Amino acid sequence: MIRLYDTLSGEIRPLELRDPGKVSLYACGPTVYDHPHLGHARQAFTYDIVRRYLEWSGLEVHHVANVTDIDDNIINRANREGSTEPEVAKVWKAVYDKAIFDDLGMLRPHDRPHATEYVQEMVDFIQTLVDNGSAYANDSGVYLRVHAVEDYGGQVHRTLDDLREGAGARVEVDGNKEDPLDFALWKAAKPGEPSWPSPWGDGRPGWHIECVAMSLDVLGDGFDLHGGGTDLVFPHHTNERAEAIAAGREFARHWMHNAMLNIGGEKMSKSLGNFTTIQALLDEHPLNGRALRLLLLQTHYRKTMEINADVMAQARGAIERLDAMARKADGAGLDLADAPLDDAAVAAFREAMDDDMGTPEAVATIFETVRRANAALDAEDPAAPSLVATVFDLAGALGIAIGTAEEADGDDEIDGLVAARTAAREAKDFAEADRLRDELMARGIVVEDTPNGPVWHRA
RNA sequence: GCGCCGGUGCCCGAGCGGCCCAAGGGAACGGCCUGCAAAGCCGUACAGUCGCGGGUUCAAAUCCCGCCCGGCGCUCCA
Repeated sequence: MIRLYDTLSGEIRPLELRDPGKVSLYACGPTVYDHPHLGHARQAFTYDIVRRYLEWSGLEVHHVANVTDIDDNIINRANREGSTEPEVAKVWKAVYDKAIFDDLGMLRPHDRPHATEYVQEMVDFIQTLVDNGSAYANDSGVYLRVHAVEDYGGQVHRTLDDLREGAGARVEVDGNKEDPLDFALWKAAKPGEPSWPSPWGDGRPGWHIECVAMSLDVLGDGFDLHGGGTDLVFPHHTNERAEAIAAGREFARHWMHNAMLNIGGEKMSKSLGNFTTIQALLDEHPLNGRALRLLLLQTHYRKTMEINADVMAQARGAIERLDAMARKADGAGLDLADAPLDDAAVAAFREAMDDDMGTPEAVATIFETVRRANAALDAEDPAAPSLVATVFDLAGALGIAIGTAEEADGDDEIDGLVAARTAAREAKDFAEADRLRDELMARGIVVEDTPNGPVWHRA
């Protein structure tokens, strides 16, 4: 049974599905107006792992992630560049997609609704709220009456009064609102901004209504799981939930939130300007994409973590250990196709993952299996194929590719040098053998001798 | 200020009442293997005050109280 920490109830509880065997997952997607950074990667990655594990467990997952293609940041960028909002969104969505899906290997969500394609549904939703008295319109827009929503601050464990105190202290109270906590469902058009028609005048949708309209439309009422970064708990998710409740709709059954990424002890964010883009990390080292995934897996998703050059190097070392096992297994010519998985390792892996996505322990299980596999390989133990196959299967369940950093086959020149070295060694001409090894090393090639002959790979 | 979450070895990081003299990864050291290496395996040293101080319990890294330090949220944010 899979158990997950639920932000609303504040406890780890079983993932109870609306439809047995099927999981409906909505993970907040990006606002596309700039380079995605490592924080975005952690967010996308968290739900990529959730999906992969649920699927590995035999469940059918419907994964939805929105694309916010209209908001203040996009408008600002379009104005600054003399471009248009659709153009800005298109360009940066492509950059996001390449980094997240192509380079980092995340699975593409099954549906990716765009905000601008859902304006009519949002208007309809707001109409429902206005009709039932949950919302009110004025010159600046349409607002939700927050005080009417039961347990409004449930996700942040605050009462309305607590929240009002914070709101009054930190931000200017908008005189158009009945209550400082009320928030915009619809923003009246300002000159020069894109707008859509509505019963309350031209304007554009507020931030939260987008996710409510799209998640309920694509996944239906009472969908299973809604996720995002912890910084979205308030106000974004709190307000999404308030809108759904006010409309009398059944919303997400389970809420999960991944922790932030720190850099130099502070949250990595656009506003602080202390972010590393995914592209910059990838450019730094060919192993960094896979190393980032492993590093993220080695820390629990609900724990704030630090990313720096030092921990990236450590993660690369771990990836190399995985690849080395794959080379050794490849050199031994094992037949993995029919090898049964190792029951003990699979059970330990499943137990760790079932308990609120315990990826650090799941990874520990994989590495223990790597050690057992290496030992079996060295001893030519018949259990070797099973252990190696288990490593590949479990790593694959978490999206960790092994031994795919480069294609070692098909380079005749390198193969020739390696063969020459082997001949020299057989002739006991070790000076020549070492010279050839140094020459290969200078080309970035590392040769490893195994009982089954040499194998080589790029450093 | 209010709310939430953390502080575990040289580094990263699990564990959250007994299986812990504390997983896994990285780095280090010794042995085996190797012509020598690399990779691998075996072993060792690192945590003996698991931020600090009290308490509960037969039993606490794990629960409770207080304190110190750090992070996040309090309507831009993944």
